[in-house]
Amino acid sequence: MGLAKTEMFTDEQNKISLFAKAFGHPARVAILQHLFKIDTCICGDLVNEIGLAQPTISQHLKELKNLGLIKGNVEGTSVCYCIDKENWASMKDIMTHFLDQDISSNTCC
Amino acid sequence: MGLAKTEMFTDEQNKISLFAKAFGHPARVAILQHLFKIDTCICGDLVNEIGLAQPTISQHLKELKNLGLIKGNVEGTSVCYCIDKENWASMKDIMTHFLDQDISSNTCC
DNA sequence: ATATTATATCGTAATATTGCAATGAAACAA
DNA sequence: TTGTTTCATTGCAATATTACGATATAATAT
Repeated sequence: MGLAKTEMFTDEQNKISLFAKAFGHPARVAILQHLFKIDTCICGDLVNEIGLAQPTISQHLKELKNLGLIKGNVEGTSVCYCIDKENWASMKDIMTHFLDQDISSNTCC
Repeated sequence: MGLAKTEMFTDEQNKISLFAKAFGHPARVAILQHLFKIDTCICGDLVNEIGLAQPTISQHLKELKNLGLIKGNVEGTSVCYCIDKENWASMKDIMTHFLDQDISSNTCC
């Protein structure tokens, strides 16, 4: 199949998995880390920074943009990409809530 | 392709993406949440709880186990799965460090 | 106008993921 | 022994993801 049956899960579970999927490729992790580091950024930068071809980077950027984690402003011939801080913060809330689940008493293993 | 070029990324970036990929499916998110909730668990429980076939659940459990996030003890004919607390904690550190990156001054967008 | 630069999109090949029926294996029950 | 229960594994079909060459687009420079 290759198709997740999203309808049988909660909105929260689907949201978590969508964000997680975005972080599920090291190139996208690297892109986000770089955007955090330099705060102002153009795509060409990323093609040099990360060792992937331009169309590949563009594709990864598109996924992050569709999720709302980054936004891009056209500046002349280049595009200025940066973190969408509001959306990043709300994503962080959701993910942190998931990661912080309480590890209660161990009745088993 | 469908194959990530992991050799061009840092260990940290690859680790983050591997954990994220594990959370990149709502069924695995649901499995983990359920394991947190009831603390003691057998696989059959999960097949009822989540609406997927037994082999599918078993496969998801295997992935989580390979990553070290859960562990399973055989108990008679059933298997008791639970969160591996130590590994969960160290995964949480890595992910939190990534999510908590500082959003410094906005010089751009 | 023409060239250049920067990025996006299209098309496609290679590989990965998801889901499940069928089957296997292991512990227990009768 | 012969089921029965519980979970794992195999095999496979459907779909998704990744990567990139080729090409398009859009702004600017000459």
